[in-house]
Amino acid sequence: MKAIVWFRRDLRLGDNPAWSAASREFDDLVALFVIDPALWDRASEGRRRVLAGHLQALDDDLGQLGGRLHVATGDPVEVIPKMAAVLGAAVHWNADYTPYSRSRDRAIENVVDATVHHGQVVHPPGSILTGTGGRYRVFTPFHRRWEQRPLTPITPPGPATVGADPGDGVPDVAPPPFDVGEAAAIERLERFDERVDRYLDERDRPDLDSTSKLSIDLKWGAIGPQTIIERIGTHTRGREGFIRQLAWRDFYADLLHDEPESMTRALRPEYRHIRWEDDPAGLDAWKAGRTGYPIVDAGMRQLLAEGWMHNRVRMIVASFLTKDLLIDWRQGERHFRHHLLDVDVASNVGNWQWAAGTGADAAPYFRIFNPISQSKKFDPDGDYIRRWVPELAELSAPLVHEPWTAGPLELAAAGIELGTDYPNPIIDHSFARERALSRYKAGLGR
DNA sequence: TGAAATGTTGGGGCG
DNA sequence: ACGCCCCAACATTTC
Repeated sequence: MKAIVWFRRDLRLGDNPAWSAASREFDDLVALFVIDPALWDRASEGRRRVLAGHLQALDDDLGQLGGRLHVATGDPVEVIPKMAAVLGAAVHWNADYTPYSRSRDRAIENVVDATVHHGQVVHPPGSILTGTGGRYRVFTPFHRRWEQRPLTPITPPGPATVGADPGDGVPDVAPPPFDVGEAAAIERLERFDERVDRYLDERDRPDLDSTSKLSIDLKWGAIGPQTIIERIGTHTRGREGFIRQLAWRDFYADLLHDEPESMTRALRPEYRHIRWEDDPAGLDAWKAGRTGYPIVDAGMRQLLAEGWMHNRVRMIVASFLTKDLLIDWRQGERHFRHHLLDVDVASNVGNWQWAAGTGADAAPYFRIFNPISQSKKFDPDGDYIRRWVPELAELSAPLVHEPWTAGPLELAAAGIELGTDYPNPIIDHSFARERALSRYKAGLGR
């Protein structure tokens, strides 16, 4: 008996429910990945490199079993049923929870012998319910229930043989600038395990190397969240705090699963009438890292350069876009979705709605970050700013957080001419704050 | 997983 | 010695 294991965002062989189940139940497997041109053609260069790197690593791992990763190109809705019919094979995969994936998968489920597993989250959407069977809309009670629910034991794979036809093969693009694949992800986890007890104290510091950097591995499923829990544990506060972040990931997957419309509109109806600014110049300045607020610009430049941004800085730039510039959160969500190599659509949408105050358990609309005090608090020496905004490198803290307050002598000594070498702030924060408060209040009243 | 405005308290300078 | 004011420090309220 034959089965296709359709890999999507679960590019690993360990802690992979679909792979484990199929390899135990069937003798012959085809390990399949489908490159959907609708996604691939729109992907950034960086994302293609990361994906191809993960596919290559998976292909190598399958080689250890005497097989290959079969790469097909086309619309999965056509490719999967066709292959299943030709091979006479059942199909196993791990569920994805975005609206796009779900409608695609539904179309396929109807025409093949499909078995759907859950390998992307710790507890699948719909499994964490309130006492009365409802959905949590506040994170803390969700988390309480989430950590009480027992983990599903990880089942090891069985002895099936794996097909050796590579199909179209892994796309031939340049390798990513960091190690990818399951073994690299496990190694990253091991290294983080040595630092995790500093996590709670240092996780908000973008100038330190204090986070796990596992987000890209998680995005592609080179590692499963349950493996992370089993390795890190919750026996110290730092470990518990880190694992709590995985619960946020589940929270947002659950939320998007339950409210697919929240992809494109405010989850909370009373926030659907905010009048956003039509400000293409402001949006461009934000995207390019030329707002004149160093911490914002540092983050936005890191995003373009690395396809990654420190989480605290994500919150700061999101608050700046939605509150200071009053630009629709969907503009920011789209920009992040395109450039973040670790983008998890549910978390991205959920966190943008959180920042804009429109989402579940969101920051109240009047919680407006002051980009200067955030900068001083979380990048105290300005090292993060200096790394990403090199034109300010000669400016010492605290001036590096607010160069417009530097005197002419200090600017000259640092070799900076404001407005030429580095922009003046494109908006005054205290003005912007008042504007946001009144605009949100007006929108809520409608 | 804020920040600013406003209120309160208490120490110290000073007439 | 005393009252008054200033203001830093902290607490509370408001957005």
